[in-house]
Amino acid sequence: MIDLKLLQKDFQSVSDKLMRKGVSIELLDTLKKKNEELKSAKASYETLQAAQNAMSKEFGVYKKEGKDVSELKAKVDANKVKISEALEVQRIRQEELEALAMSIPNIPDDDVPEGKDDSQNVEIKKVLTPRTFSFTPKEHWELAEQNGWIDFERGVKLATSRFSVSFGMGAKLERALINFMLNFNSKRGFEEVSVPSLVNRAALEGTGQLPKFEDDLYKVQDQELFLIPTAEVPVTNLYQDEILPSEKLPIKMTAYTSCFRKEAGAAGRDTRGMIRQHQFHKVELVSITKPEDSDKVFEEMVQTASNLLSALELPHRLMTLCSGDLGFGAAKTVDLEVWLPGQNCYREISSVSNTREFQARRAKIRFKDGEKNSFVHTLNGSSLAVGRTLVAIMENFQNEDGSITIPKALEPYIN
RNA sequence: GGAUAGGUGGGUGAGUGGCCGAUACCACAUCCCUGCUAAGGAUGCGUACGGGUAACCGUACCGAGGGUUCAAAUCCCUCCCUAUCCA
Repeated sequence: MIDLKLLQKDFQSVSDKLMRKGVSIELLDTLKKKNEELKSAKASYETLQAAQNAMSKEFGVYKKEGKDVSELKAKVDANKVKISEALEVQRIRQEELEALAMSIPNIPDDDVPEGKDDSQNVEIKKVLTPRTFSFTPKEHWELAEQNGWIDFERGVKLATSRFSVSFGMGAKLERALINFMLNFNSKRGFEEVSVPSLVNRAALEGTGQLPKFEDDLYKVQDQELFLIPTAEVPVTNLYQDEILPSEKLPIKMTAYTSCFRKEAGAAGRDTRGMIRQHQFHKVELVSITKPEDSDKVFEEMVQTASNLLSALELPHRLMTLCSGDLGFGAAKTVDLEVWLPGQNCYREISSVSNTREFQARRAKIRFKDGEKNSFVHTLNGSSLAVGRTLVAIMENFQNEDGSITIPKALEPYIN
């Protein structure tokens, strides 16, 4: 959530920064005006209410002393009418302001490169060199079918398109990857947590998926509950509405969950294979830090995800997202893209974001900052998307006959 | 699904209409006394927003939302959650 005080105080610089993310200055101007209107509406309501409270107190005294209250009552009644009018004005303004403020994305960091879309993301570095093949590498769906690892048709039979079923070594590898990743992360100080896959509206508002992106979420029928699109939602919201002791920070967590996305608007993209599924496994990293530590922890998280790929011998590159490609809640994002020889390109496998105060403000996650309470910084990143890791293993470790070598790091997890 | 009891500040837990943003205890912080495998005392200690250089003042919050009333933690309604019992 945008810091309205900051907007009020520093309109020029806030609007300059948000324009980089495609937010119009008119919208911000409206927001500023509405905020001012709400403030004055609140002030007039509170003045009336203060008078009311004072008169009520007097009323009690009158009664005790047996005085006549009819004159006072008339005054109080008249004031009451004004109060209810003032309250109504305030309520409407509050609602309008909130709806608007909740739809404004996070302010990008100053060092986020300028750009319109993913074509303008900036490469930080490449890690590991892709191997050279003496044959034409196949794409993963071909390998998956040939080895009997993944059955796309039976996934459709059970649910609908963009669902799949893993069999045998495919299923085993998925499980091995999840365990490997969780162990890898917890050795690096991320505490393992296991969380619900269904969450309520407040949680999704806290991390920024709602109210703007309801179309991409699966909602259950009879209850206000949604399937999580990422573990970021339940894990970050663990501390929703809490004031954390500062010595508890940073909190670093890792969680495995299934993730569910409608992929509205992705029609026709990645229709083959398991790059873009409605349900997929993911191991996530979430950190809650003091503001001054978030850059350091961010680097740690990027490094952890990168090291994980290296441990699996998967060539990849690190990309800083440009302003136009940055997600709604992120101030800064580094994507990790893994090399897919079958597709002959790098594909996203992890995305690490620092949301700074954005989610903390929405989810009301604070810490004792000396005497004051301040908002924490929240960060999240995948380490890694399990399905895509499996895809990368298939394509990078394939042999000419279509068989697949198991990466050494996973061997202890297979048997 | 039904019945009953509950949901109060970091924790335990008082509080059935005004003097209650809330007794007490614990925890915590500072100080005093004492002196060492201790104990005792004093003071302070919720959150958000607004106003003020500040001391401080105002408003709101006792699970959530409505209602009654001049006045609600307290009465009424709806919902959510927890515990126990029953199906």
